[in-house]
Amino acid sequence: MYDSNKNKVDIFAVAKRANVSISTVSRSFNHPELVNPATRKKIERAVRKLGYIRNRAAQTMHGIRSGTIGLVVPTIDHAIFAEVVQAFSDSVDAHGFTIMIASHGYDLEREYAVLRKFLEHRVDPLPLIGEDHSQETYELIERQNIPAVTMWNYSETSRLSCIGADNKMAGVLAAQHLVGLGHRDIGLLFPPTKDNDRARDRRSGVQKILLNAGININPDLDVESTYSIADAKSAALHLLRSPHRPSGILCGNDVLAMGVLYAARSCNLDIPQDLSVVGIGDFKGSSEVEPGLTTVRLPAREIGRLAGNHLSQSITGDLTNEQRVGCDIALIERGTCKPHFGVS
Amino acid sequence: MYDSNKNKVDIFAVAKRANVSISTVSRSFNHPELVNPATRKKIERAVRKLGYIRNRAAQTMHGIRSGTIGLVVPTIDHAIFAEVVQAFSDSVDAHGFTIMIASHGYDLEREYAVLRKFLEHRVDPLPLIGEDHSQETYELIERQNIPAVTMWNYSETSRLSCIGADNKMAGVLAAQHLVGLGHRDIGLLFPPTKDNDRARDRRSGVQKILLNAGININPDLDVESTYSIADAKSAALHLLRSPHRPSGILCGNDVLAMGVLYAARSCNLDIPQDLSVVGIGDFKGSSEVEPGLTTVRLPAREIGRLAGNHLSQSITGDLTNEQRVGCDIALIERGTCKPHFGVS
DNA sequence: AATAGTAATGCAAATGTTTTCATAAAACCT
DNA sequence: AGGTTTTATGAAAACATTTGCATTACTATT
Repeated sequence: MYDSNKNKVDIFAVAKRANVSISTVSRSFNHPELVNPATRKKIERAVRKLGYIRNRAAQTMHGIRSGTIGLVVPTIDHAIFAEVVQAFSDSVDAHGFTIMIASHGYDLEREYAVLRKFLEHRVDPLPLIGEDHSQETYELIERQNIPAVTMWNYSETSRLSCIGADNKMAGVLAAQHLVGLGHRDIGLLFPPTKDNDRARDRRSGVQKILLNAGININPDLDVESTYSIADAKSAALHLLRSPHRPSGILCGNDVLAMGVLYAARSCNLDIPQDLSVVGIGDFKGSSEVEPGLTTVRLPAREIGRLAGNHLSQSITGDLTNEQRVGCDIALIERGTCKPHFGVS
Repeated sequence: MYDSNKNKVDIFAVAKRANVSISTVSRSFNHPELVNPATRKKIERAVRKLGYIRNRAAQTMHGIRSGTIGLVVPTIDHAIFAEVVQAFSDSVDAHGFTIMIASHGYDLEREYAVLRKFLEHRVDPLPLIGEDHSQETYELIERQNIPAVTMWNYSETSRLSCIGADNKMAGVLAAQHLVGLGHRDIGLLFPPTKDNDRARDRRSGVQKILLNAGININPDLDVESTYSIADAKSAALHLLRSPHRPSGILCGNDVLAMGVLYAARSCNLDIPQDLSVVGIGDFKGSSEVEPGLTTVRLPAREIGRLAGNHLSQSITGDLTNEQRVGCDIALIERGTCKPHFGVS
């Protein structure tokens, strides 16, 4: 309507309408303090009238930050990463960044492909989930020399900066709790640990504790499930119908624990009377379910927020070298566990 | 390492190494059929050696598609949109697009701001959630003449293309079910309907049915809750402790229904014996919870997939005009409702 | 053998910005 | 009033590509 003739609304159109040069228009966007307030007003008016929108692509070409962040997560499909992603997003939004997101479905080849795609778009930093990445991925990141953080995991020897929790310790805490309550017939419900260091670490934590306590894991009571409530429920059903039903179940995360809760309910088993359950994660809903899920709290929102800040700063240059932040974790006792004094 | 001297790996570096002109390099990326296979090999090799990564920003500047899609959702934080987003993402990934995502927390002003940011990045299309958007937002989209779809809602009179379900009908189905079972003391648990046409439409659907059935809603039994399990649970608790406890509760969506289930459990009310509950959405987990949630199924994955395909095609030009797709919905009877023959 | 057509490539202009440098005008200081 | 600094602006180069046009070298066709 307004831009009737040649509806190409670029910086030239604005300059023309405001009777200034394009340099001035550009400056009025990027260094407003350098341009006369009156001129700025004129430009502002022209921008409004024409509906001009800056072209970040053209900016990016100058080696200027693209203002985008390439976030790659295993999945967006459920609770697990929802909170971190939301917190991360809020945190970087506040700094004016735009998030590109993609999921790889726990396939590290796809992760690499996604990363390349992101790099074509010249994302400023690259946040990842966890420590398990292909060799190619690590090399790509190092070669491009692009700021990267891994979220969700913490390790002193990580190859990249990391902000997260010690997953092995999470496993330890969960197992200690159950063992401390006297349970010895313990079932394990974990996700596949391939390409998933978080799950692997947690598992190794619980194994350590069980070993120390002289409890060995009955292979029949050691089952695997993907991160889906449906899957977890049917895997749990298998556990609960085992001839030697465990008195307690340790779950790789809260989604799986939820599956156990539902499975128990459908078998008319009372929790915690007939079965104790502990999860890891403390997702949304874990405290509301009845009885409230006893779990190890991983501070998802905090991790997301910290990672967001860290990256924003490492881009704007206030921060440069790598960094490892370990967030506190703790066992939250709610209603799914009770002491066990069975024969054994 | 490889690019030792002037570590600026651009198209020139590749051209030099492969002993061809930059035009040829560019062509070999974008129109491979125009370049001699042998040359292509040489270029390919140079690219590998140098670790060259194309710069999409430079491409975008030519008015070529940016290859990005700006997805703006109310929230990424829970189940509600997780499935649509994942399905949408998978669908457009397959076409080589990259998703930019942002959430606005049900604030239409923020939505507008996010949209502008996306447009600065020259996103190709703009998928939104629902029909409620500010006037400014609609004008921006129309003026920029950018393909947009709204997901999750369906209406014959929508201003933009839409792919989704008829939310009013969803409300109707939910209410009809409960009324059909003989319930007359019905509680309502809905989210705030401001800036949320989905919720508003559903509500209007149930109101219509209740009105038809001569049931009027006791204001005490008409409560509001944000989309959070915690909130929903405490709101539901309020309902269940009301002096005139309803025999059935209609929920604006499954997250809220979940809250009701948990609340009932914590009050030692049996579902469906003491209370019937129906949700809307059929999210992940709704079928696994015990008893399984009776709800109106909205095909989230299908909506996401269709919207993704629609946009991918409208970008690549195979498809141009707007379009309205209504997805089938249906009441799924599971275990949270039972007939009611109370005095009334 | 001459001509037309095609395949493969290079040159240079174009894309929409930012920024360095230069210049002009205004303000400040004796 | 003359010189100096400051403020405001513009011209043009730079950014990393794509692409239209021109050129060259082949391959068919008569």
